[in-house]
Amino acid sequence: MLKEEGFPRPLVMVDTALFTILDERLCLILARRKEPPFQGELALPGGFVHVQEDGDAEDAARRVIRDKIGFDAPYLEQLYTFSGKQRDPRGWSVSVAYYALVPAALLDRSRAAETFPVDILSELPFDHDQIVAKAVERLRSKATYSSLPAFLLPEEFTLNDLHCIYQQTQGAILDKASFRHKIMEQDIIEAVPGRFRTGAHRPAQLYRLTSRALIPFERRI
Amino acid sequence: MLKEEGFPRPLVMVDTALFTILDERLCLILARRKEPPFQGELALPGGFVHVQEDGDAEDAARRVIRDKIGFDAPYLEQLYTFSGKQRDPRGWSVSVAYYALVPAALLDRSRAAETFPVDILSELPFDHDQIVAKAVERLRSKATYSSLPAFLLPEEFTLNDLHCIYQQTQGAILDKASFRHKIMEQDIIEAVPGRFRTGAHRPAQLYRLTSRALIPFERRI
DNA sequence: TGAATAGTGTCTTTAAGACACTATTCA
DNA sequence: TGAATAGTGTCTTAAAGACACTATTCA
Repeated sequence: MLKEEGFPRPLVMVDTALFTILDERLCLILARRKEPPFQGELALPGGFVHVQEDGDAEDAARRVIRDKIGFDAPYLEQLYTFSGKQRDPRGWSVSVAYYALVPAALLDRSRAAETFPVDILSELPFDHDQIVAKAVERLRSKATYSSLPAFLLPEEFTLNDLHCIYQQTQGAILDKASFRHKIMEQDIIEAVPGRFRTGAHRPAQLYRLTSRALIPFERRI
Repeated sequence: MLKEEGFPRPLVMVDTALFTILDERLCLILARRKEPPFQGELALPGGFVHVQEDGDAEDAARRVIRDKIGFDAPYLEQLYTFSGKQRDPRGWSVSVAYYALVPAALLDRSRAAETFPVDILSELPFDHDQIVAKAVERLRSKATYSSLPAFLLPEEFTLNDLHCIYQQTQGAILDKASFRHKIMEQDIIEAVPGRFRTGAHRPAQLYRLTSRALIPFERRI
């Protein structure tokens, strides 16, 4: 037996920050904990890595997300790894944190009770406040130079929808005309021919993403 | 006993990408492995987390770096976490990877044999090629909008030194005048009064960082 | 017609990049 | 003086931001 394998091993888990937009506000989907510690309290969805079942930590995150919302998130990315003696009362632990973007349209209404605006989140157990802070920071940062926020929208959306979601994720007002110019230059979306959203006003052209992958921009939006 | 704690636990380790500049080239410091697997081969310095000794994974990385170069790196940051069944023959493992910047002036000459330009790195064991690729990408990216490359320089340096190191880390030619204008606007460095580097030409003003922390810029360098 | 949202043209300000210039030392 | 590196001024181009304008629908 190798010497190193004799070392005591930390606990290894994943935690996920699931973003969605509800009523034009950036929200996180939380889960009520079924087991101790912190049984019954709201926390980020998470769980231990299952070495038999999961090929890697991202697989574990996908499994946790499927269990929580019933389908895969259109965008998933590793956020940061939190570790140490103190963060979990069960012992020295490593949590590989992920964040994901989930279009609200895909969530059935029963989930509404489990979403909370990020700006009014109460104190979460473990170091989940820290994870949330880092996830929001990453989302806001990537929103300024990539197509990331578009993954919060359903397949077809208007330029106004996109404008709103960029403002939500960046937490800033963006000039409508400049936003449209810049988005159209990036070639991340294309008009869906003949599809419009109608209302008591001029119909709005519907668009869709040109790629399922995240596209980074040369310049800021 | 809690149900979850009965799960088999993965191996937990840290690996470090230690950047330095040698002969105006971006290099990595590698270590020859003392134990199997891959005993005797060159790899990124790394090791298992010691739950008794290390407060968290970053502590473990610092310990590994001190063992390797004899002092703490002026800049250390978590890079990404690599995990899975396949990456290590000893079993399902999690490696929290870090990257650090080390001024060549601090390394004694005996280390020179262990540094390799990043662009000619041969195939490394485990998934270390992947770690290196990600570390280089992160370094290049942060070099375009932060004071990061300055951590590769000794305490006092000329504007030309800084210009060179930004070009090395970004892998691009930057206009000298524009670079100087932009750097001076960022307030990341200050002239050291009365200190100049002399040679067979006009003496160059020596500068130092105004802060030991990384400073992100509003715009690109 | 007016309210409501969709969508465009263009001007001003600011930053980025290129490039030519001056400065100071030593041999 | 000329080679070598240090350091600056300024012009051109391109991007960012502001804002006013036109367009199309329904009530």
